[in-house]
Amino acid sequence: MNVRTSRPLDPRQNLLLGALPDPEFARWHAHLEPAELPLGKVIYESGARLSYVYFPTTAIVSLLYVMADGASAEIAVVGHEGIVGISLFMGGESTISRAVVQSAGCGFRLRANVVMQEFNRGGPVLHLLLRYTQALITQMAQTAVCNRHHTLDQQLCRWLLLSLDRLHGDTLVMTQQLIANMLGVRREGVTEAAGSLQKAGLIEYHRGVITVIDRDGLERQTCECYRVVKQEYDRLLPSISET
Amino acid sequence: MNVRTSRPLDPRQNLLLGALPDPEFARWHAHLEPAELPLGKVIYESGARLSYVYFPTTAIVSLLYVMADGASAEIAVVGHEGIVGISLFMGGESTISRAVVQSAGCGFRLRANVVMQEFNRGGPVLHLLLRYTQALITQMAQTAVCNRHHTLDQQLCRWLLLSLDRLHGDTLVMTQQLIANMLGVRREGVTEAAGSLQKAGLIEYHRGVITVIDRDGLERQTCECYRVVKQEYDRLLPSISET
DNA sequence: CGGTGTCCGTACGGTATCGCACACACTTGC
DNA sequence: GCAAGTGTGTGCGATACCGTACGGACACCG
Repeated sequence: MNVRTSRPLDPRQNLLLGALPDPEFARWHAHLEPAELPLGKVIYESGARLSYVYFPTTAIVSLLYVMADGASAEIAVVGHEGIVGISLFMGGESTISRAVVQSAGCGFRLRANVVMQEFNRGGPVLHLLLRYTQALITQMAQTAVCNRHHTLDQQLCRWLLLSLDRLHGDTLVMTQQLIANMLGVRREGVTEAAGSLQKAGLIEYHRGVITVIDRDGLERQTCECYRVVKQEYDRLLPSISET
Repeated sequence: MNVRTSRPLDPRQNLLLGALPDPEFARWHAHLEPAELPLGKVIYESGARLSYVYFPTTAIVSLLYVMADGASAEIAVVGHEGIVGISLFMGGESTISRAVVQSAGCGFRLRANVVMQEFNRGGPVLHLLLRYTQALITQMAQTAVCNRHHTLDQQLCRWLLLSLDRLHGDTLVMTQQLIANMLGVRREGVTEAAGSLQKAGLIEYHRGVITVIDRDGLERQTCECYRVVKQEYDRLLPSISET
């Protein structure tokens, strides 16, 4: 049975929660509320004050900046390896970006005051969250670089791989229009790039369902950005890197 | 007399240091070492472990990502409002980016262990540094957006304004080649963009010296990215925003 | 005063992406 | 079985930027 369709009974499916020492996890356990995260749900809006942080387990969440004219660009992506709402403990309480569910699934949420209480103890939770934040910063920086220097084909590979790493299985439910919104490009551009990947035998897709056939091939095709980000996540958060 | 040529006698020219409460500043005061920051100096290399953090006073430092093929892109810029070396207290101890002096000047540095000792007290220093880090994150995110959606002319305006805010005065010593490296574009592209700004009477230009004539005009010409970043710095760090 | 190096301007073909338009295919619901 | 809606493929001119090449202006130095 596919993990993605199972109930999120275990908060420790989220690797950050899974990496917590037992005493810290025990203090949070009772406060963790399961949260359904359907496609397109806006977890927080640009500038909104946070009352919860979210720990995705089977969902993927995009941090998206939406411009005045409606155009958008993905800043970073968060899955079961992370937490949505870092601005809470960073002290700003809001961000300029919007958090949107990019792939439906589940997660857990935790009230802001519970998070802050633990964060302010200054123990392992603080250090884990800050290290995660640095990994997220790396992803953002690399997004900026990739936007500047790489072709759409390469960026699509990077995006597919980043998403894939945050899912279980090799299937993505995602229309080309949505991908275009994330990458900040035209839908037709995605059609073309995805077509060439399909022709190369790397992926298959059909009406909003993308199946990765040759993951190694994708990794060969992508730019260095993916590798850099992945290595940095593994380095900063060894406790959550998968075997 | 131009402030940029004066000696950095006062660490509190750096606005983060200036925003510290007196007791915290007093604990650091004896450890602050003046540092000369000549153009092009590499403050830290990609992946290098940090032994100092830097507080620029009159210098500007670029966080630059350099790709395998030598191409580069600026991730963010740090001046007298900030600190270079956030990865120290974020826990990673190194970043994928390189820190390079973009505009010569001075600053102060502080040994890593002194910083961490204060950071781990969990008081105002921790909160100030984390809020600054969130502001820096905003700048990175907006860089990604700007790289994706805006023209070179707009990006040059944004870049000039961000640099200007981090300097005293209205003159930048900076060749077009260097600007091109920062923006990750061709030198000729900068020539053209700068030429049109000059023709519009916004700046004047001569062999590596840029003088801003009409700052308001620049602000009108730039994309929303500059405003967003500036507002977020002001919001997150009201203690350092200038009158 | 002439040589040399740095910095800037211009020009030209090539290309990736855009903006727009439209046709087609599959799915869903009545 | 038909209509409506959604998702995908294709084509075409426009454009922003790239890669490359070259020439001119200025500054410094012997």
